[in-house]
Amino acid sequence: MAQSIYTAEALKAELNSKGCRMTPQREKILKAFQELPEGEHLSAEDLYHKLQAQNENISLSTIYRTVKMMARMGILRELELAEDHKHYELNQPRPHHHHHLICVKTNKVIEFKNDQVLSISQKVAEKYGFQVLDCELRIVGISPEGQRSIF
Amino acid sequence: MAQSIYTAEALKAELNSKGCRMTPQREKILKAFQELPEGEHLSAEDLYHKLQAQNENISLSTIYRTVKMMARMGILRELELAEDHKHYELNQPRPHHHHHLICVKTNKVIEFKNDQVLSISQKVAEKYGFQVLDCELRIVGISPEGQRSIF
DNA sequence: CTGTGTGCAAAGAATTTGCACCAAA
DNA sequence: TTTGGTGCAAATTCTTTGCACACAG
Repeated sequence: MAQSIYTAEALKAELNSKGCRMTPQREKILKAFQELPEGEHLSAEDLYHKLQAQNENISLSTIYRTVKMMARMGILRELELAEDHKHYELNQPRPHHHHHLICVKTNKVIEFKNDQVLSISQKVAEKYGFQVLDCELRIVGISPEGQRSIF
Repeated sequence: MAQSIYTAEALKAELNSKGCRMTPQREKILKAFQELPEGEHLSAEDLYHKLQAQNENISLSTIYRTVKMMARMGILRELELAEDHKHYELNQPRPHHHHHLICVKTNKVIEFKNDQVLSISQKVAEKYGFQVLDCELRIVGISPEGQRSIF
């Protein structure tokens, strides 16, 4: 099952099985996400700077290529929050998925968890023969602060 | 309640109450979405071409400005499907919200409905004092076809 | 009239791509 | 040695913005 591959060795094996290669860059990117506290997520740019701060010079192009690849492998989950760029985080095994409550006016984002959502997703995916990599309930609305503003 | 404003008159009233104005462009954009079959959605570009085809020349800028505004008013829902641009559709009253099952490999999108998701959303939003405009369960995974492809 | 909305063209931001060189397997 | 990966810079794509003119209230 793809979503529990977290060691560098396992990543290498997974890559090789697809005719792809392990590289220092890929290993460091994986490590960066593993070191991230639960609930945090990075944009490509964030990751780039985080690595720079650790004296790891990996180009932005490689980062974009790698995170997209890892998302397709089910290692990372790709989040679309209110901003206009994607964020990534490790795709946790089933019980840790979390969801988002987003304000259209203030762009405020609240995270929450919910087990029912997970089982619903599982059931729906099964019906269509899909293998679930990720599920996310996005509730879009207006926060208390937003309700006060005219526009 | 914002989400049931569908007539041009109601839109006008809603706009005026906020110091905004009704325009032919806004009316035509609303109409375009109303004519859309249930379950279909348009990108800004799609909408632009659809209007062109009806000999309605509305600029892309106006379209972008208008759909974003209508989404913030709760008239349209903004969808982030697998592609890298947003799609819009009329925001149906509660029981019609639908959700998406998306394949990361083939970009195939399947729509489905689920009442439980709706009540979960309502409950969560209430807890944080949010007014719900829209909710969407996004299940990301690999379709049967995708499972066959190497990458 | 007053100020909001529109169209145009230009600017921006995020992401992707072509290509020469580098390095896993 | 072969083929996939990386870095760089340029190109794309989607979206936003400044400004002059048009028009709704």
